[in-house]
Amino acid sequence: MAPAARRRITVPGLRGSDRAVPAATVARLPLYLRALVALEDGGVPKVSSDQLAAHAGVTSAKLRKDLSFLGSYGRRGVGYDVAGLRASIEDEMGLTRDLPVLIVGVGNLGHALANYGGLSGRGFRVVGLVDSAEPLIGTTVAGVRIRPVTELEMLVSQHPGCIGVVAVPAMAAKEVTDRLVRAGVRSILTFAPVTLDVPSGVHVRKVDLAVELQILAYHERARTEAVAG
Amino acid sequence: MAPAARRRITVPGLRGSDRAVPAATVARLPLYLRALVALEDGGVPKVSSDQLAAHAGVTSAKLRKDLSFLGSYGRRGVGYDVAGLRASIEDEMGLTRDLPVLIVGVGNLGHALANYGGLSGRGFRVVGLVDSAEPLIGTTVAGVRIRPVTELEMLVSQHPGCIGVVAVPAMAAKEVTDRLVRAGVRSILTFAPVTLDVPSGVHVRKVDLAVELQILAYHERARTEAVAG
DNA sequence: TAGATTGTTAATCGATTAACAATC
DNA sequence: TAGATTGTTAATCGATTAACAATC
Repeated sequence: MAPAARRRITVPGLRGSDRAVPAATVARLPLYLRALVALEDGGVPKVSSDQLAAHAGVTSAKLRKDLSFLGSYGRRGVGYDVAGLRASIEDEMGLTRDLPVLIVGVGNLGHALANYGGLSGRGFRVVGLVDSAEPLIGTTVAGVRIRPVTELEMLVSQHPGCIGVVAVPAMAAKEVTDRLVRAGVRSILTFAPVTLDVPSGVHVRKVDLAVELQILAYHERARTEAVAG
Repeated sequence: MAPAARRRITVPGLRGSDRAVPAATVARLPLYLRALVALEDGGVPKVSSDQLAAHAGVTSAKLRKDLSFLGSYGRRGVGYDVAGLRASIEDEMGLTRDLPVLIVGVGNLGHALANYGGLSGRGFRVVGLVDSAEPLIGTTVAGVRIRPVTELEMLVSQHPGCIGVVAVPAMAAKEVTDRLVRAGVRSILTFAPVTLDVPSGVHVRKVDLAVELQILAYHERARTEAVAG
């Protein structure tokens, strides 16, 4: 009988899905990536888990556990190769080629995002800005011309796999989200303080400034009452 | 004459500290609060955990567990009193009187926050805007005059217990944070993509737009590769 | 009472942490 | 070899979920 041909334990063609990276780890990989980029820019070739963890603001045990999900990229007794680990994380995160980003709503927030230096050059490219306000149409922000919302669907089809950013007032957020989803967008970042219902398979991340402040308020209250107690 | 409307079942003088509310619950209370405000504005007097959970985008089991940490504010077979539960959460979160907010850095992001309607009227009041750019000094945003950064310490001392918002470029974030902490601020919201070291007892919440996009990129990559397989 | 819904329990799941054998 | 540091294990901790007795 034939010897078992070298069998991978993983399902062919499903690379990545075999060793599911925990959500908490995925959320920290960008922090490590940023620290690594800074070290590389500073000409540092090697780094230990202790050093890298300090840069990223986590414990070294957590860092090593996180990196272990990507594979073994360190050398015992030595540490990690800065450039190599950086490339590994970029690869794992899907940042090897620029990801198109479409920003809906060019108020102060949309403006801030379009101008954010941390986007271009870090794996993202703003490919579209749309707004519903007449006076804005045709003007440019960060080198990109603002288009009417009616062109949203066209822009999405021109940039398959793009990330949609919802930076419109709360009132308009549901409709914009529905349109993005219908047009084929499956990754959405929203700043609107409303609950968005999307089909399963669509990823939504929500950044809510009021919520962040309210969480801080909770701790501030706890402190004040402890003193007044 | 006012009858004692509210009784406390908790240990006197230890209110709050005896039943530590889990961090995950604290982060969700603002979502419930927002849903309750919307219901109240709509004239809805009662709500079940199923309904409220749907509004907030969580499961009803999770909602009931979360609320159980605040005490028993529902009635079996009936549901929750919308106004009453709203007041309880606001009380628990420390939103009964306006919390002063000091925004450092009035670029697009600081601008967006200062103009954000969800702040005033929801427990917060922007009491100061500071920036280092000469041309901005003296101009007003959302009715607040922009002051030079040199007045940061004075503003903090005028508003004890205020929340500091760091909306300056990454380069300046560390120094601004140190100054806020030295001046006595113990709650900080930062948008700068850098690791901030603060003394224990100081709460920092970090909102990082690039990190959010990178997390979405990870899922987008996973999908693309599954298809390309 | 009969139906509805909470508050709580117990099981499960996922994340963190400390420690150390493996190994450079 | 001796010292350093990773990768992994096992224990702990915290969060989620399902189910249902309590009770309105």
